[in-house]
Amino acid sequence: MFEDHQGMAAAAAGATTQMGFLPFSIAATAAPNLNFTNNSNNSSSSLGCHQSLKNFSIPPSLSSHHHNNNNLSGTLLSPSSPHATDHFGGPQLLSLQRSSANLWAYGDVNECYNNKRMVQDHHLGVTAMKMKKIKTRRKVREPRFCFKTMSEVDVLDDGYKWRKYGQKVVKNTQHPRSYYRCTQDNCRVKKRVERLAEDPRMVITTYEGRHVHSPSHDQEDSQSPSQLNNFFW
DNA sequence: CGGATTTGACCCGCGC
DNA sequence: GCGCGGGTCAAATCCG
Repeated sequence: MFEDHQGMAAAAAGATTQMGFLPFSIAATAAPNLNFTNNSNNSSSSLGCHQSLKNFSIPPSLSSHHHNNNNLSGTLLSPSSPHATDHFGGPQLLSLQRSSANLWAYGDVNECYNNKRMVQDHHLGVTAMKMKKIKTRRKVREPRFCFKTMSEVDVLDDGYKWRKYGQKVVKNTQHPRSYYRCTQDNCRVKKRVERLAEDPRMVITTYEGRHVHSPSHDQEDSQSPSQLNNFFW
């Protein structure tokens, strides 16, 4: 199902294999009456899909009993430079292109993780340290996708189940940033949620990674495929 | 009681 | 090399 979304998004955008993806179910992510508009003159560098993205609506599909539906609006931001949104020089329109900035030359994530754990388990023992040095660390940062919404609640219901694993006060901001991880086994998708310093009504949500499962709809089982299709312009 | 959240400590990349 | 700051861990705590 999710792979279909990627394919549909790719098709809609006319993108190439360099294409990024939407790391969550669009239908499950959209809030009712949530309109994404391009309020930036920023000439994001990538695909010809921008025209399509400039002004679209997302079908009613989220359970959003928390939300003030009338006040929901959002802007898609660049997945490759979420920090551009952090500092608010003007949000970038969503780019579906996987940026080179998303690739870290440090090796496999699992290797890094295992090495780290090994080091800790051995109390920085010699073996672990050696292994850490020996292995070429190539880490690939998962593609990111972030967007801004006006919402009273920090965590938008996107159809997936998340567990909070950290919170951090980011420098020069008065609102803490929260870190969430998908609760599904073997799914390493993460998201960060923070409020805009300049406008606390706005929530910046950054997704990182790719779900390996479908959303767990507790209340939205009645979602129809037609709603899905509506999203893709 | 088990799962979720909180929060201080720790890790690590990056800039100087 | 060092310090800063973002990201993560994990023990403690909360809560249903």
